[in-house]
Amino acid sequence: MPELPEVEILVQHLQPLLQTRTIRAVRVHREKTIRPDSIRGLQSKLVGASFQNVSRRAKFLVFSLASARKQNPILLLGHLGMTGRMYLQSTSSPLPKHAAVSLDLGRHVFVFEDTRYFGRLTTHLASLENLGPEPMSDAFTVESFHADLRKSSQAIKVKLLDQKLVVGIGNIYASEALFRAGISPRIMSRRITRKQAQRLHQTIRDVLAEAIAMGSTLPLDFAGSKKRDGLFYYGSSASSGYEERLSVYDREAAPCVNCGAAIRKITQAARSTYFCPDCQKSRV
DNA sequence: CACCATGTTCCTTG
DNA sequence: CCAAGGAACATGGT
Repeated sequence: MPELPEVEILVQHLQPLLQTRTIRAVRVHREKTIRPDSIRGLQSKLVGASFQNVSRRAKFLVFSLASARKQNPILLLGHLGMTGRMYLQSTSSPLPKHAAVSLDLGRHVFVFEDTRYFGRLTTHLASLENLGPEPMSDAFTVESFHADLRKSSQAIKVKLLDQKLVVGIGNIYASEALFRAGISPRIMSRRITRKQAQRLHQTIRDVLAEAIAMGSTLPLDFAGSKKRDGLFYYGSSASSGYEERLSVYDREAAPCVNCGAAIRKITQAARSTYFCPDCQKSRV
């Protein structure tokens, strides 16, 4: 369920649930998930430690824990990969089929479930190095954004997925931000004009902020075994209201919400891109 | 059976 | 050292 908005919502939900809770036992069901930590190494660090804070950096969850024996807080890094979910459930409930790691908190168990096992939960923090600015931060300026875009020969859609440029954008919101900015996903990054950079800078922020705002209103059930948590941009059928939030992603051949033209789907860097051929011609 | 899927990391090439 | 492209990772849905 990743991309910045989903991770942000998850962090906001987990923070009050985990704060002050003490880890009684660590169960690693899939060793790859904690790499390069070892099972015993992770257990020795976490057992007896208490959650102090949950925050987010890019698409990573950052858990800060206090240990009885250690002075400095322990940092635990989580990433959902493509299919990761994190939630609390009753200790008496059976773990899901693809539970990767579970933390015994007493009455509840913190579960990291991950069908495809692309996610991570580790004390190894190297992944936080070399990340670009947070999109909502002051460090993400139009000037630096434009300057970085001018250094690249990649298509702008592909470049937006580069977490060194700016963090948090994934395959869905890359298409959405470009659509709102009226920029063709195929334009070479270095040919983005100052005006386009300014517009794209704004639509990136808008698209992400709106998704967070909408996710905050959803009745997510992280304590239960719902299917409804997580992917709030994939509205299947039931609770309407958020299917329409996406303008182009996964809407191939559907009419453009602006002009009615058929939305097109193309492949860039082996990933799908959706855009309106009429609204995103990319002249200034 | 074939192809597709919200992401990152590793390897190769230039 | 860096930029860019592609494969790998692993499972399930259509």
